[in-house]
Amino acid sequence: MKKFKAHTSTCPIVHTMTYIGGKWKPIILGRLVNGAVRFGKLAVQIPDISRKILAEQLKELEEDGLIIRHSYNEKPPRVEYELSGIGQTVIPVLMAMTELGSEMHEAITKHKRSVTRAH
Amino acid sequence: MKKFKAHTSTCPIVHTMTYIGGKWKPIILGRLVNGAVRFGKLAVQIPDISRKILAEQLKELEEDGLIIRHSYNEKPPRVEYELSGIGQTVIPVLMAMTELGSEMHEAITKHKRSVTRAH
DNA sequence: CAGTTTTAGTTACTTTATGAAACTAAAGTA
DNA sequence: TACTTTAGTTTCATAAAGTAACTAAAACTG
Repeated sequence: MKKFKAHTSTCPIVHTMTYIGGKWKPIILGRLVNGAVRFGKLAVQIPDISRKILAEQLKELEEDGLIIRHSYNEKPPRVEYELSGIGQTVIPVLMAMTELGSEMHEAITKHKRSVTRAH
Repeated sequence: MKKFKAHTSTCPIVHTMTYIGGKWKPIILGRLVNGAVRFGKLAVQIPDISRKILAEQLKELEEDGLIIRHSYNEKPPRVEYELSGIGQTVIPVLMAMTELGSEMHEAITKHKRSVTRAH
């Protein structure tokens, strides 16, 4: 996703999308709501994300200050990610998305069936 | 954005992202909260979106049943888009994003300045 | 009447993002 | 010695988003 020009915009939703608009970011953040999680565990818990994209998105989230990366100097490596203070301000959005998800998925599935039938 | 495999997922946030995860979709929906808006007005109000992408995203939103397209048979054409019932269920997410936006933008700007100074 | 304006798109082409698969380092274990 | 474990990285392929120019058809302008 090409970066928005957040500084030139006055629309708050554009700002939000600038920071959590990546395809996987809300899903990653959602996994961190209950505490720190290791890289490998995120890769397993999030269906269909590739390790490359996971690593990229985590790096962006860290650079924006939404998450904190804890690297323990061990071999094999152990790295944990957790929400920062800024990251926690996103929780209301994540909750709203969580509440919406199943409900909307059902409604849209039904809608599409009816449209198909009406052909 | 490659489509999620919504049907194979049980994570509600994945479902939400399936339908409103497109880069511009929350921004478009946010413009429709206060009533129907014409295509051209959306193009003007949303900074930096191209007409091609706008048209594409509107078509997807319509196919998913989030918005309704009203085409008046006039020349030059007049087309309005408005939120459907399903689309209105997204409003809480849009509100949360709106509340978060400016606040988070400020916090992240400050965060990035402090990181830069600490080099 | 020829030429301009208006609107909601579309078309062809370029640039970014995202994805899949294989690969790496370094210590612990069999 | 060979195998396992972990957090990535690298290379190459595909999909999404962006740019600019173009279209149709009626109404308006001179």
